[in-house]
Amino acid sequence: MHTVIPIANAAPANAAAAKPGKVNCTLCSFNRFCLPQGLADSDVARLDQIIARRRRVARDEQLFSMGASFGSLYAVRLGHFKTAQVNIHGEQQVTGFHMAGDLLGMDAIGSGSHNCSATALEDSEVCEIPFGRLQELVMQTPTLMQQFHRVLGREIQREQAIMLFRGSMRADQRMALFLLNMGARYSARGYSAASYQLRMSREDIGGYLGLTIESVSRLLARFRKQGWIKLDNRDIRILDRDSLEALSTGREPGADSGAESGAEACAA
Amino acid sequence: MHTVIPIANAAPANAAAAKPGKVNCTLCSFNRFCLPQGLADSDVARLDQIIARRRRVARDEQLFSMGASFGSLYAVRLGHFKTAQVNIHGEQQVTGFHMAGDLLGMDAIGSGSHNCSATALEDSEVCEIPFGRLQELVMQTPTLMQQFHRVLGREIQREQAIMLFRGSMRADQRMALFLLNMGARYSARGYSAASYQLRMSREDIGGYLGLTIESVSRLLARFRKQGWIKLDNRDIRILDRDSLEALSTGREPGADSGAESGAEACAA
DNA sequence: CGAGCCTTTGATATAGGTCAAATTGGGTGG
DNA sequence: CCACCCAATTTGACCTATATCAAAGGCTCG
Repeated sequence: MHTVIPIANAAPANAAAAKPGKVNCTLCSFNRFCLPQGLADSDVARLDQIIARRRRVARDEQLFSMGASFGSLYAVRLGHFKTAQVNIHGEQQVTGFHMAGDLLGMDAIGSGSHNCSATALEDSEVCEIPFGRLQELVMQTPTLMQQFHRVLGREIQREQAIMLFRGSMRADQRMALFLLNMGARYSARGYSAASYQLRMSREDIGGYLGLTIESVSRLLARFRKQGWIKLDNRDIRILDRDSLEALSTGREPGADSGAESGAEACAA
Repeated sequence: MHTVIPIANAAPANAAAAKPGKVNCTLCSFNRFCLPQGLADSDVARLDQIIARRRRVARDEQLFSMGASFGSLYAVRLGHFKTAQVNIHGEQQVTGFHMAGDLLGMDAIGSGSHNCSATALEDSEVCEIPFGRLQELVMQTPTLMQQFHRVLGREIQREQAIMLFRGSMRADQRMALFLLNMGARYSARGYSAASYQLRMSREDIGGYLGLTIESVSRLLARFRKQGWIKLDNRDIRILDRDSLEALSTGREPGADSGAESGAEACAA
């Protein structure tokens, strides 16, 4: 299950500089979103040593599948992934979209086999972190242990936040929050919060927000007509952040001062 | 935030033998559902030493509240808890029901403050495990580290399972699964899987299943009329486990052999 | 024994799903 | 480079599972 997936021919444009092989967290521009966050240089170097290799995953290829046995965690180095569970109807229920610096595979720590699949949304690259070796290193490195526990804890919180917003917000509010949060995540990584590309299909968005593809399409159309977003296929530009935020936090988009609690639930 | 909540007068009947004070995991009859699972006796003894104390929590009292700062994990020793987040409408969204052996507070590891509240459903008792000391011990005890990571991983899986069944099952299926899973959990602890008491209100059940209180009531009434359960206030007896299971797994309760996938999603 | 809350039951409303069909876009082979 | 094909998306009409609103019992506890 953990063999390198051969990539047919050309490497993706943005992977040009990456030769599969040893990685180097110290030099990785996303290390502050990843396991090395907050670690001393010497500890990062030790982390480097246990990381098996980089591994390319072509678009639509699975990094791991539901039920696959667990051996490693994966840090997204480049590209985008979705994680999904299939429900009793055979549809994909998307549990998250993941970008550079995000850690994948934590769902399998509890049982030793993956609870969801991870699929590349574009040609991507991950760092493979053998879990056994990570545990050994964690034993020897207090700051790494703390950081690892923090990452696991954040995953728990992320899922609680998804439950909360799926369970209690209207479809349009969920969509608004989704668009804003994707922007926020890009912003944290140095890209524009207002203008980005949706890497996933409408179906994936629906699977994430708990909506049908038709509803997703209608909502985006409505936001566009209202002048809140500009949408060109999968390129999106947020034109009226305030209205989206007003909608997602409960006060109606007409927007005077609202009474509702200003919960800033996380999404995506 | 971590002071002992004084209990007005009588201890709950089932807590009769428990003097608040030092605990002893070795003797605790629920240790195999809890952190000590799989640990050598000597390691359990060390775990005993870091556990601060037992702490009583009266019915309706909060063990911790949303936003409270994080210092300890808590193992339920006795009684029942619910954990809940409040949504943008001010309603409680229940994220779980917890019984003896379950660990509470893991949602706070990521951020240092609690993401949900934990409320006792009856007079209860927990063991307080200071997180800092636990981390120290984890560093010195490989088996404890593995077990702790397993517990965190299971929490992640538990939440994914909740997402899955909330997002893709009909109301009646969710209810059926809920009743069966509560039974399974009691069964694992040596009690009857078919006959138990619902410790939570209809409102809490609704908050957990993503339903209104009226829907909960109607569904239970329907199950009763169909002869699948016997319901006397909060005492429930499962009379027709097969029909409930058939419903929850997708084949209609009429029940010949079904075509659907037999996903055995976890709940509660 | 009374008040208030929890629960049940009925009637009605609606958000979003389902089904169906048109349109668009992107890739691909000639 | 262009025509064509297939998949993704959009749009419309209608429907249904649950929510909402309303009111009437029952427990429980003071």
